[in-house]
Amino acid sequence: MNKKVRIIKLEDLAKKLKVSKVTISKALRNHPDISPLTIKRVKDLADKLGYVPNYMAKNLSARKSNTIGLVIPKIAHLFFASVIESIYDTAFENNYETLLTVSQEQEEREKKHILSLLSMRVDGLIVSITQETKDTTIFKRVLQQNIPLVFVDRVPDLEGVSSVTVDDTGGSYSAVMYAIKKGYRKMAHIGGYPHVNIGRARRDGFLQALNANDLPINEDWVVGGGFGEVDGYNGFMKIYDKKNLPEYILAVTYPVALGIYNAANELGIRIPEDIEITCFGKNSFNEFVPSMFNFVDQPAKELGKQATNLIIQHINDPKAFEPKHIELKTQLIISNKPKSEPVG
Amino acid sequence: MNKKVRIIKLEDLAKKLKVSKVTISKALRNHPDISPLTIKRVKDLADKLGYVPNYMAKNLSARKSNTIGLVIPKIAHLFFASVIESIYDTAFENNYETLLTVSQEQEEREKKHILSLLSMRVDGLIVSITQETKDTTIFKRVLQQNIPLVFVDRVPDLEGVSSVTVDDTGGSYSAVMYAIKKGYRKMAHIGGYPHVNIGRARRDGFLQALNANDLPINEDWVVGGGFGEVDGYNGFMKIYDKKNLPEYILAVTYPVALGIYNAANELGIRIPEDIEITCFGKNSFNEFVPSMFNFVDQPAKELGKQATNLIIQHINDPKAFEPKHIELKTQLIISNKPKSEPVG
DNA sequence: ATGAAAGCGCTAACAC
DNA sequence: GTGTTAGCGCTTTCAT
Repeated sequence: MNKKVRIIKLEDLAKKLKVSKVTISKALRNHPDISPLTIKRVKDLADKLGYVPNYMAKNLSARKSNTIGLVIPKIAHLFFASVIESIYDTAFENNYETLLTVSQEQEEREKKHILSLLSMRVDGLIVSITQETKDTTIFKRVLQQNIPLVFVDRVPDLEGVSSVTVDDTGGSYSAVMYAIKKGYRKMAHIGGYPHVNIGRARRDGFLQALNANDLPINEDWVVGGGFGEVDGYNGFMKIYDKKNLPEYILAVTYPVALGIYNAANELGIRIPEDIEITCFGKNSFNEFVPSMFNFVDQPAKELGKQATNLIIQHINDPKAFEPKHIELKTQLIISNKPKSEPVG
Repeated sequence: MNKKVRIIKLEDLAKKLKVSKVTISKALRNHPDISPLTIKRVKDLADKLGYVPNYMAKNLSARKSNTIGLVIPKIAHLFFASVIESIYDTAFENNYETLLTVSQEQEEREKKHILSLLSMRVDGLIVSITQETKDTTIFKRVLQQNIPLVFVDRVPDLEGVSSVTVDDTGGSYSAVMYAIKKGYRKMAHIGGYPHVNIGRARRDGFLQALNANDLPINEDWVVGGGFGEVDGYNGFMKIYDKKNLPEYILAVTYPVALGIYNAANELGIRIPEDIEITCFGKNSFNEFVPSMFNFVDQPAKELGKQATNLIIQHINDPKAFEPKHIELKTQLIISNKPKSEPVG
């Protein structure tokens, strides 16, 4: 039917031009060994035949892939989507390919992806751990293999690795201080496990702010859990069951805040009139778009950029490896809140 | 300092066990040639030493990568993020790796990424074109190389390729019909170029609905453009300059709607009181969360899933290749709108 | 049941 | 300036 289309390789070009593979290979890379005329002839032919080099072969030979591996818990999530986009852009600018994998908040899947990326011989690994991740042996193994490793935003309990995070404790602290100044007294915190840095740190900031104001800590109002919508929903229901509602909730992530909103909505509790919510994350787009929550804004783009720069630094300079911690500031964003009209 | 850590390969295992590489290779793949005892011994050692196969070598040898390449215009964008997540999940379930690239709405970058993916020898390619893409030669080249190709959501003008899209025309039509029934008469459409299917089709549906109701078409109110926030902003400003405002705007995407919102906000025009906006896309999370816009909801997860299934089908069955077009229905979602309180 | 040899497509080292 | 040789790590015949 249609003419048999083989994929062109170096050898094909070599035969047509009656030179050796090596000449072709060098010519395509503008190697100074080769005369400009030959280079031009080779490139023209390559173009004409639609030659595309085989990365598998190239990388196998080079024993390096020029590639950064990424393991992220979620994509459909504005914060992570922005981090990822920024990593892609920064990597692209530096001529690195990015291999993204998505763990869907599952430790098992995270492990699998890391092994995959290792077997693809990525030059470095950027990871944001799942909400479940407790076991760090897989990361130790990465380090043992001398693959540079940088954690972004979510970091496990592990010595000797680099990380780029935000000032979670400070962010929580400022948000709660602001709320207290506004007159709130009955403060709650929902979401986060102690084995993931952001859960621990955000709760710490929350508690510190209460302490600094001599406010009592109501254990019923400090609810741990995951980082997803369902965790916010369940967390709020748990508080609701105690028949004693707070006036203010600090949610550990945006999805958690949404879950809280949904639960409140079902119960006929108005947000923000009855309970004000602040969460970590990114407002959908800008502060003029009405949002029900205030935000501890995380500089997602900057996180991605710094993480990428750091990993590239480590890749280029494996001898001088020295774990580095970069901590970025957050910013409290007071939203232009809509009046809520609960759906009934 | 720390002990020199070489990456373990087949040969290392072979030496330790005093068998050949081949035995190891087969054992790791549970090849029936190998005795259960040997298999167990090999696997135990591999585990102990942390052996990770080299995909480069494996794939080079297999002349296939078990990988699906993805070229998407944007990530930090709920619709695309959802499509991507769904593609990842579906591919994962089918034991395919996904290689994501992001064109950032730039035709040049799209071309580069496609070449990259070709050189990585992906088994198939899923593409959603940029707003700029006019030249289709690169796609023809992909087809010539017999690499299965499926477009998702955004499709170029090109014969003989598979696609998974939504019923854009119908979606526009229903949205506008609904608005007309509600009493709106002065209708505008912002965004979209005619060379990308979704721009063309959405505008067509808009125009058809006006025609069906014998409403005049005001050329000033049909503004073309890209799919980004800036395009919505500029589009609205263009309309504003004519000193004749519509009552209703159909925005070609969610970012365009946001741009319109921002422009209106700057001008002191209230959304949705003065102008109602409907856009294509995904509401941030669910219909109970207040949103300023109504949505022609695109089934992002389903799009991703179908596209992935289709490409896998094509990969498994290259002989029987026959372009296939899948069109999914949209759904008009009326949001629980907040009262606007322009910031100013 | 196990292994030796050849080859996947490319590049680096070293001739000529 | 160009070519020869060897090898990257794995898999696939084909012997044994």
